[in-house]
Formats: sequence, structure tokens, C-alpha cells
Amino acid sequence: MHETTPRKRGDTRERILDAAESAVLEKGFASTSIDELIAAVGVTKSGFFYHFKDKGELARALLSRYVARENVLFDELFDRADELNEDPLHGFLVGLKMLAEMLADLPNGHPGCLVAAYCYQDRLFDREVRALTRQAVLGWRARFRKRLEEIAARYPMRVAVDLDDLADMLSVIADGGIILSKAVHDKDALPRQVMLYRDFVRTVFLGT
Amino acid sequence: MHETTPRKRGDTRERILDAAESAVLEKGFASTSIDELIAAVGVTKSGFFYHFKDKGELARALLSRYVARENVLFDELFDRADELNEDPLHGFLVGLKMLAEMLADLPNGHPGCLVAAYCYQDRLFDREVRALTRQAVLGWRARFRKRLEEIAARYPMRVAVDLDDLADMLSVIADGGIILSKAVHDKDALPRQVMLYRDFVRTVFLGT
DNA sequence: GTTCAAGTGTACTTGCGGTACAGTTGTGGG
DNA sequence: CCCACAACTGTACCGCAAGTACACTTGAAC
Repeated sequence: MHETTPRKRGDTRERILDAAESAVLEKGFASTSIDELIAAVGVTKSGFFYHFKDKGELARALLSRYVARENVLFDELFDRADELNEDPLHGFLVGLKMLAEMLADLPNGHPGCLVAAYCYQDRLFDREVRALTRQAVLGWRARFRKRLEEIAARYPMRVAVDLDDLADMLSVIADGGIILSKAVHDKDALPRQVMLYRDFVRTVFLGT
Repeated sequence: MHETTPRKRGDTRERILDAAESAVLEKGFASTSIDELIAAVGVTKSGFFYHFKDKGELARALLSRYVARENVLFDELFDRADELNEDPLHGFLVGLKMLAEMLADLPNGHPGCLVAAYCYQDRLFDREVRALTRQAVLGWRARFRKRLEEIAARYPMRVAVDLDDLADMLSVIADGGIILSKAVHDKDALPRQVMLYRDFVRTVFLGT
């Protein structure tokens, strides 16, 4: 009855990561101070360094957790969409609509993509972190490419596009849409862009 | 024969901005130290503070210059495309192709978008800077929406999309494509995404 | 009732961002 | 010719944050 045996209440480590994630997305990694994190969490500096040997280890842990969570989220969302739909195209279109609705339901808009944040500060990080961001994006490409191949096996392509590019386009729309939403202070801009991507996918396989 | 009367050779201020721009795009604003900028340019700290009263003023000047340059670039590129083509749709499609080619010709890939970098560090900046990023993105929306309206006046829309969203999508593709390119270390990913956007625009107005 | 994970407390070093301000230099105008 | 001004240089300083070191405490599990 143990396995991990955390401690009394909600892992301090996780709460440090929570505080760090939102701070990094608002101000960047360099200007997120350890002092502010420990103040937010209510732990001492020694407590912080007990969990992370230095700031670099925090960066790695933050990104790993983020990527793992995103993958779980995509798994659940598109699996759920597929349960409602036999056809791979309509399953994907339903999944995209669910994604847009989920994004629209976020009360303060999407907080930001850590991979994007890290890309714009990549000289701060070691090769391990850079490899992780690369693998994350390539993982999303592989994930969506697989789905697009299943669709292309049943539907003729009305517009000649490369499936890797079309798969990448969803990450591109997500990251670009987040920036758009943040820049114009319109949280609905991101879900609208996802729906536009959905229109494109539908048109590619079903025509106009 | 003066007007601005700079000084002997190439404005120091411009060279500071050059150094700052590439540093900010690689490491973020906070971790771009004034010391590294003055070392790169060959000026003293006092020299720096002669041109910028503090780091915030550097941030403002950097962004203003960036946005102004981007606008000039878009003006020139799409004006040139229109000269080659009477039709607004084909002019836009030619412009997008020229944009993709220009991006593909960058030897080290696109260095990054300052607006995107600032969005992911926006708590570092004052309201003036945030207003500038907002106006920049809204300006791009207005620019491309105007072109899309000219197209829509002559071509029926085969796919029902909002023109503001379709206009925004180009900024989204650019910013997201830059992140994709940086993340996977493939400089050609960005121009391919621009071409994919072009495919979408063509399909919206010409069908499959 | 001891052991171990999960911390606390205190003290210190280093480096950077930023401030302040007086002094210097080259060039063009009167 | 020299003076004014833009464009710097030199020096000195402050406060904050990252990171180090290490001795100590506490609560739960076995």
C-alpha cells in the first residue's frame, strides 16, 4: 500500500512545478526566480533544492511533465471522438471540434505552450531539453500523420498536400493561435483557428 | 545636408538593436544582458545608457523597429506580386509563393518573430509594449483582410470561412511555423506551411 | 523506536541589472 | 578658430537572484 508513498498532502514537488509552469509561460524561464516559486508554494529554498539540484533540472522536469500531459490529453480526446464515430475522417473532425470547444471553455484562454516558450529561449537550455522539445513535436507529427493516413486510405485527396505537413499544421495552428490569442487579447481566436484547420482537413478529403 | 547627422559610421544605436534582436530571439529578453550587448557592439555601458534610458526603452525600440520593418517587407512583397498580376486572387497567391521562397532562401532559417517572443514574456513589459504587439497583429489582420475582401468580391467562396480568421491564419501559420522549424531543426518546415496556407486560400476561392 | 524521506534555518559567494554622474572627443557651424 | 553639442568613456556603487554548504528537525512507516 505504498508504491510512491508521497508525503502527507499534495506533493510539494508538483506544486513547485505548477507555480513554475504558469510563471514561465508569463515571463519566461530566466526571469522566473526560485525565490518567487518558493514564496508561492510556501517552502524554503532548501526545500526547493531538495527536489531539484539546480534550475536546469527544474526546466527538464517541467517540460517532461508538460509533454506527457499533452500526450495523455490528445490520447483521451481523440479516443473519445473515435468511440463516437466509426469513420476515421469523421472521428478526426469530431476530435478537432472537441478540441476547439475545450479551448473555448478555458476561462482565461490557453495559458501557453511550454514547447513554444522553450523554443524562444532555447539557448538557456541544454541539449537534453532541446532533444525533448524536438521529440515532442515529432511525436505530434507522427500521431496526426497516422490518423491522416487512415483517412487517406478511405478518402481520395481532393487537394494534393503532404501528410506530414498537414499533420504538422495542427501543431502550427495551436502554437500560432495561442500567440494570436495572447497578442490581441481574444481567447476565442485560438479555437476559431482550430476550426479553420478543421475546415481545411474536411475540404482536403471531401472537397468543397 | 544634415537632417539627422548621425555620427561617423553606422549608428551605434542600430548596432545595439541588431545585437539585441538576435539575442532576444535566442534567449529571451530577460536573459539578454546589457553587458553582452555592449561587448558585441564594442561600446561601454555608459554608451548604452546614452541611447536607452533603461532596458524597457530598448524593448520598446526593438519592437517598434521590428514591426515597422515587417510592414515594409509585406508592402513591398505583395505590391511586387500585384504588379505581376492583375487579378487579386492570383496576386495574393503569387505573393504567398514569393513569401515562401523568401523564407526558404534564408540560410539559417527564420530567426524568429519578436511579437511571438514578447507574447511569451509579456509580464516583463509595460502596457505600451503590449499595446504595440496588439496593434501589430491587428494591423496584419486588417492588411490581409482587405486583400481577401477584394478577392471575395470577384470569386465566390467555396468554403464558408470568416475573412478575419482567414487573414489571422497567415500570422498564425508564420508564428507557428517558426516554432515548428525551430523545434524540429528543419528550416524548410516554415515555407512548407506557408504553401499549405496558400493551398487553403486557393481552395476556398477556386474549389478543389 | 529507529530510520528515512522531506523538509527547515542560516550563512555565504558570485555575478548581473541598473544607477549616477563627471569627464572626454570629434565634428560642424558661426 | 573655437565653441557647442552629440556621442560617447570611466569609475564607483547598490540590490537582487542563483547557487553552495551544512547542520538540524519532523512525521510516518516498518
